Amino acid sequence: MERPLLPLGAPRAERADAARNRRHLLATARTMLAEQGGADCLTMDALAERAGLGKGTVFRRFGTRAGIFQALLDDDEQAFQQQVMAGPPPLGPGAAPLDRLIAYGRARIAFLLDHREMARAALDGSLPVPAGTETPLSRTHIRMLLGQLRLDGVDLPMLALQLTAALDGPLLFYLSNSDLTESTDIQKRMTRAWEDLIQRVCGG
Amino acid sequence: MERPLLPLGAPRAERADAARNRRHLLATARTMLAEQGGADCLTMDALAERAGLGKGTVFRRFGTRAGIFQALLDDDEQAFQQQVMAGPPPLGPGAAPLDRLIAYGRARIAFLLDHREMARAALDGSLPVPAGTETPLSRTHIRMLLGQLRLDGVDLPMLALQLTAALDGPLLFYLSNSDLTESTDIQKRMTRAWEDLIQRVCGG
DNA sequence: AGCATAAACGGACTTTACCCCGCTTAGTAT
DNA sequence: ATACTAAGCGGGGTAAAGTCCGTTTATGCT
Repeated sequence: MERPLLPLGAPRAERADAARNRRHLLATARTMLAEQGGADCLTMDALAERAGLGKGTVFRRFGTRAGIFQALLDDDEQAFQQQVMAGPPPLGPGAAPLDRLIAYGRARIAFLLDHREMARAALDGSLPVPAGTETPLSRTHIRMLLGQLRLDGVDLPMLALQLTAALDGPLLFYLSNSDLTESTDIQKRMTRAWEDLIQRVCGG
Repeated sequence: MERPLLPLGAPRAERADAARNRRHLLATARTMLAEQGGADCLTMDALAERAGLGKGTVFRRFGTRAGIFQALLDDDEQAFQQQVMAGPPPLGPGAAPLDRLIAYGRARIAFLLDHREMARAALDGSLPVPAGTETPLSRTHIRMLLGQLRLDGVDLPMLALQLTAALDGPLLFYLSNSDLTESTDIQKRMTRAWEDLIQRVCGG
């Protein structure tokens, strides 16, 4: 009469076949994205068929079309997170909070520009949150770094939210507006703007 | 052999019947929203039928479902814009740029919280831009005010974009996350956070 | 091994946004 | 007035997202 090993908080781990299917679906999705151009060629029906699974399964796994792209993005983001949490400074721990903030922005900008298409498709009108604001990792990390700066008289969670938005906003804008126009120096420009903003906000 | 009165830039004004239908559709949409609860009860078919028009007409007028909500929002925003451009200070012209910036944020937060449902429905995954970043008025106005502050060594358009995002981000977040949880003091909190941010960025 | 049960599966079904294209009509030039 | 034309109209048609529910299967317990 043991209690279940996963006490009560964790909603029970994913079943083995489910996990396998998830991986398989993600892999199939990647393949399809690589073959065909454009993220909107990836329909749920097509993905299901291509993967040799039922449509219901796809929806059970990812909930929504956008969910697939979020999953793909999360997947790619693992390495990035690793760098942030345990990599070398200034992105990883060890550098001054201010430097880490700046490094974080730079890295995130680069990452998202590399994944623009996925990022775009991971948005969704019907589903609650519009991207930038979502990304709990970004917000949490920024909040932590801000906390270390000991700015006084500040609403920390709110400032973190603002800065997260300020980081993603320009990205979303260029991601969806131009998509191809002058792409080279935009990254530099956004990075620089982020750096400036941080300096101003955190009293550089 | 006169040249057309609208030189070439303006793509020819809307035909009278078209304009009438647009107004009628918007009015009908408002009615339906008032009667039924929830924005997602408003389907294109239903709207067309209720208005006694063809479905094609609805799409011709607004392009997309989200387009309807954007139109509704724009419509309501007229009065707001009027206040910004010609109303009394500090929102309108006459006050110091810094005060106007703060007042603008306060007003926009209030406006969007009042129109949360529309704002939410005006988002759209397939359509390019995710809301906050869109709103060209906001960005333009903020850019103008920042310009008057003569901050030096700053990438003005980019800073305007960042601040626009920082203004809308928290809104979008609370709009879509809680939707109803503690609603009273959120407005105050966001307003205050905006004020703080502006002070920090613009060297208060 | 055998059993119980909660999770996963499949795929038909429903709903809805959005497209298409032949017909009608407002605006304009003669 | 008349004729011309571009814009607007209608509503059936399509495709894709998301739902439902009866069936199958992994997993933990005895």
